[in-house]
Amino acid sequence: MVRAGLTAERLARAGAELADEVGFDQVTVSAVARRFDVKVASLYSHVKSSHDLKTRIALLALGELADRGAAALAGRAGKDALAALANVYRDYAREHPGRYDAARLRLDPATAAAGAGGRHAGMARAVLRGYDLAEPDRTHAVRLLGSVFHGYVSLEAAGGFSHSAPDSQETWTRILDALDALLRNWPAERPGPAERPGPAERPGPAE
Amino acid sequence: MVRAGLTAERLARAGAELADEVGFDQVTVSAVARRFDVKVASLYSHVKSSHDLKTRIALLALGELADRGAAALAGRAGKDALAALANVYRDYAREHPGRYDAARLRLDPATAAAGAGGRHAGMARAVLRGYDLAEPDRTHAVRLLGSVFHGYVSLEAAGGFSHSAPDSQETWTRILDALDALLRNWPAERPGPAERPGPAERPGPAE
DNA sequence: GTAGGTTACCTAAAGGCATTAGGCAATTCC
DNA sequence: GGAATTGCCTAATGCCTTTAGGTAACCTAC
Repeated sequence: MVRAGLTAERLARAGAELADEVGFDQVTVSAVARRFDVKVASLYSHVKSSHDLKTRIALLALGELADRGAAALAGRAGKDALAALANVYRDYAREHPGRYDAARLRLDPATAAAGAGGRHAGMARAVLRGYDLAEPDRTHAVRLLGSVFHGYVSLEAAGGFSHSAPDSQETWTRILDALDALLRNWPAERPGPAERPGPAERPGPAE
Repeated sequence: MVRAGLTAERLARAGAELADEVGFDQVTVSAVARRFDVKVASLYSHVKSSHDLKTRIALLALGELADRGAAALAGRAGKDALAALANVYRDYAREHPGRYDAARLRLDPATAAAGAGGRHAGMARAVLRGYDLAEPDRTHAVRLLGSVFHGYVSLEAAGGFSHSAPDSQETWTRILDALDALLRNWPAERPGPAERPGPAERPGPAE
C-alpha cells in the first residue's frame, strides 16, 4: 500500500481545483477522495467533515484573493488603485469561478478573522486613502465598494449581463468611472427628504 | 388513505417556508415530503427533480419580490423611488432569508424570462426615469443598482457588517444618499486615465 | 537492523437524500 | 355502478457522509 501523502492543505487545494472544474457545490469528500485514488474514509483523518473541507477551500480562496489584491495595489493610488482592486475580484471570479463561490461561503466570524478576512477590508481602506473621506464615511464607502464588487461579479457570473447590450466590460468600465466620481464627490449627510417613507402614504414629490 | 392534495404550487410554497426556517440549502425533496406527511416518491409526480423544486421556489421568491417592488414604486419618483425599491430588496432578504437565497439560484435564461426575470430590470429602469440619463448610461446604472442592492444585501446577510461600527442601517442610508447623488451627477465618458493598467508598470499618480 | 510505537490508509456498516419502476386505492366521468 | 385516471404507496438502486475499528507502512532508537 503506497501512501498518498494526504494533508488538509493538499485536500483543500484539490477541492479548489475541483470546484473550478465542476462547480463548488459539486465538491464533495467523495469526489476529492476519488481524485487522490483513495478511499473516502481516509480523508476523515485530515478534515473533520465535509463542511470543514469546504471551509478550508474558502479560506484558501480568500487568501489567494487577498494576495492578488495586495500585489495589485502596490504602487498605485486613486482611481488607478480602485480599478486595480476591482479587477482583481472580477478577474479572479472569471478565472476561478469555483473558488470564488467558495469564498462566498458563510464563515463564522472567528474562522473568517483567523483567515484573510480582515485583509480585504484593509485593501478597500487602502484604496480610499486616495480620496478625501473622513470616518464614518470612509467605512460607508468601504462597504459600498465591497457591495458593488461582490454584487457585480456575482450577477455577471450568474449570466445577468450576457446576451444583452451593452457589453458587460463596458458597463464595468463605466461603473468604475462612476465610483471614482462618487468618491471624489461624496455627498454630505442628509441631503434629501425622509429616507424611509411609510409603505402607503405618499409624502409628496421627491424633488 | 386520505390524499394530501399535493401540487407543484403547494410544494414550492412549503419549500419556501422551509427555506426561511432552516436555510435554502437544507431544502430537500425529503424534507418537503416530511412536511406534508407523505412519502418522498409521491412528490415526483408533481416536480421533476430536486432542482425543479428549487427552481420553482426561486421563481416564487422572484415573483413576490417583483410584486413588492411594483407596490413600493407606485406613486413615487426620484430618490424616494430609489430608496423604496432598495428597501424592498433589503427588507425581503431580512424577512425571508431562505427565499432570498432561492432567488439567487442560477436559472437558465429561458426559465428566468418566463418568470419575473424581466420585471426586476424594469423596476430599476423605472427608478431611473427620475434621473437624467440617456442610453447606454441608463443600462449601466441599472446594472450598478442591481449590483449594489444585491451585493449589500448578501454581505449584510452573511454578517459582514454586524459587530462593527457604524451601524449597518446608517451605512445603508448613506449609500442610498450616495447613489442618489451619483445618479444626479453621472460622469461623462472617459474622465480619467487608463482604466486597466498592466499588472507591473506604474503609469504615474492617478491625479 | 529490528522492535515498538505512531501514523496513514483500509474495510465495514449505518443512515440520509435523489430518483425510478411498478402497484393499489381514491376520485372522476360516463 | 363500472371504467379510466390520478395520487400516493412500496421497493429498490446508487451516491453521499460519518464513525468504528483493523492492518500495514513509516520513524525512532537501541
